[in-house]
Amino acid sequence: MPELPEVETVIRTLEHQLQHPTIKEIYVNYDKIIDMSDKKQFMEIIKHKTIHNYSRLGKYLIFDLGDYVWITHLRMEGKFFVQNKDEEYDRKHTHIRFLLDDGRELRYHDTRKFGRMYVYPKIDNMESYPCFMHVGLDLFDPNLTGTYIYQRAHHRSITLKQLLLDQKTMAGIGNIYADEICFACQLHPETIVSHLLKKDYEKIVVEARRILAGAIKAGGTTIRSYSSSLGVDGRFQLELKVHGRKDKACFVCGTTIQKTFVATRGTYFCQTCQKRR
DNA sequence: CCTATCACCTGCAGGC
DNA sequence: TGCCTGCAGGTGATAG
Repeated sequence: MPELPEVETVIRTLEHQLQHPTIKEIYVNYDKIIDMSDKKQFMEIIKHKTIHNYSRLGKYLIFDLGDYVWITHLRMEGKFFVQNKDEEYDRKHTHIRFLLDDGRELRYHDTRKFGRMYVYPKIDNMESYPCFMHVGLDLFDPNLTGTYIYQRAHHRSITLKQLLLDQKTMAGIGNIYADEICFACQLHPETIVSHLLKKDYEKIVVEARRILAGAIKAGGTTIRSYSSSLGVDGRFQLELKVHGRKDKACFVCGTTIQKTFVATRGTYFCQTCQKRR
């Protein structure tokens, strides 16, 4: 599912639905999701903890457990469901369940099993958690500016699309929004970033924030008909300008939208509106 | 240091 | 219908 807007929607929805439950028990059916050498330790630490606060960094969900933090990345298809503990569920794809003190369960569902969870003793500077080793500033972090990205990127020999997907440069953008950002900036996704000007970088930040903020407002993007998780079906797919529109007419100029692969990722663009630098 | 490629998993759509 | 291939909103490890 998730890029930044979907993760933001999930964390807000979970906070609204769960508030501040205490986890009474944890049931693990597939333990590779727990990305730690000692899975038992993860379970022991989580048990009896209360979720005090909900937040996010890039595409990571962060649950504040007081003296510990529990971090989850949904990767491609991870979903959380909140259901009464007696309610039936998909046993084939539900890998971890958290029994709560209010009689409900928080259930982690993940068809492809790519998602990952971590738990760490809480520290002040979040960026020091091992799972954030390759994660930089969140797209909405005020310290992230055009100048900041320019300094980090202008000497590199990668394409714009690759830069947008690089979580160490800007955390939160994924394949769908990367295409939308390139379109909004009127830049070809294969533009080499060293050819971009400082003002291009400024525009990239502005457009990226504008598009992702709009997507958050719409509750995220839901494409491909996966079963929806509670409250997590968005409406932003109605506003996508290029992604998924192969062979359709560009909304701006009518040119047929092209699909190619950039660094193995399906990439959509308008060859008329989007120019290489 | 850098970039490219593979590996991790499963389900589904499309072609034959 | 059944089989095979390619593709999917991600990222870490490894190879060059």
